[in-house]
Amino acid sequence: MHSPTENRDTLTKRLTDTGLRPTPQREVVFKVILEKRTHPTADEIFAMVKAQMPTISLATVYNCLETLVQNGLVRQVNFDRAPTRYCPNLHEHAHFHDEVTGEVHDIEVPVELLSQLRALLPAGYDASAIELSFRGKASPLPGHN
Amino acid sequence: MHSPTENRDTLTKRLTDTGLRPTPQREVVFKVILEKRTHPTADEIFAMVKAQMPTISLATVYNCLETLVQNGLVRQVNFDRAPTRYCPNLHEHAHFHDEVTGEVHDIEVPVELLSQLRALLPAGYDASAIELSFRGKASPLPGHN
DNA sequence: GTAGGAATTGGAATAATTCTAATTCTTAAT
DNA sequence: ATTAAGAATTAGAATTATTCCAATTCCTAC
Ligand SMILES: [Mn+2]
Ligand SMILES: [Mn+2]
Ligand SMILES: [Zn+2]
Ligand SMILES: [Zn+2]
Repeated sequence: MHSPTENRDTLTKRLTDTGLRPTPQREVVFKVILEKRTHPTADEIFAMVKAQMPTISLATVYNCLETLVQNGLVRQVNFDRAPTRYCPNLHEHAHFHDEVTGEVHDIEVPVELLSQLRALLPAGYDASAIELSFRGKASPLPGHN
Repeated sequence: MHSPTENRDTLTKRLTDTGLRPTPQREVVFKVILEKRTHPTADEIFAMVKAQMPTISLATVYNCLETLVQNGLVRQVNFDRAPTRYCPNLHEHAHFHDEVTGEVHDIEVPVELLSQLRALLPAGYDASAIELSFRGKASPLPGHN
């Protein structure tokens, strides 16, 4: 388990290690994404962050998100025509978008399968990113709740 | 090969077979998507359609597209934060988005592989759609142009 | 301590899409 | 043929997510 302090230090360290200035705004945005692992949208993040830092602006949230994404600390996840969501899981993984609840779940993808996907591409095609997403409903299993 | 007339009749038939009124607007929108297999956006479609039918409105293009998509005559394709594109290829397939040229290419996916993808989902997860897309660059092969 | 660049801020601007309410078309019955 | 009723089209306004802008504030290296 990480203490809150330890956690915050780790977080600060991840920013500085990446060559980013650990501004309070970046830290709180990053923290919120790491804590709520629910793939929040920019303005969900804005709302949560504002509770801790009432002076922060939405523009700054967008700026921080862009920085975090560009530096590989956070992943950006897009669904059909919906607002962009942000994910702290850096493993290559897929997403399941529950069309009933709106929830987004991470789906692990074996590297083995990823290379099979890459192999679909004709010669000369070089993919820098693969995006795999499922949409549907996740029924609770009978006997589980 | 299909003559233009034959083509137009087929197209009309596909609309009526689906239970849709074959309005001139729907026909021309559909025709444009079938001809230009380049995954055009709504306003690229609007521009092309307008040449043949100068009075059509953008709202109608959007309405037609929605109808065609809902009735399974055309597929909708979304990339990162870019405008929605439309694809007449009804086979389940993936897309390669060339980040240099902006072009979009269809990638065929064996059903076998699709079921492996489905198998990634935990029990109780039922996917009504799977989206797979690649982003990267497609270098022309040496010796080919 | 200061200068210079980096980051933040509020508000305006943009871009894609959807909504609204009025008009025009089609269709199917009379 | 006429007509009523519903369907589709239209122009323009509205919405939403995101980006841009210019001014201010903040840090950091000297
Ligand atoms: Mn939101
Ligand atoms: Mn466009
Ligand atoms: Zn995720
Ligand atoms: Zn396609």
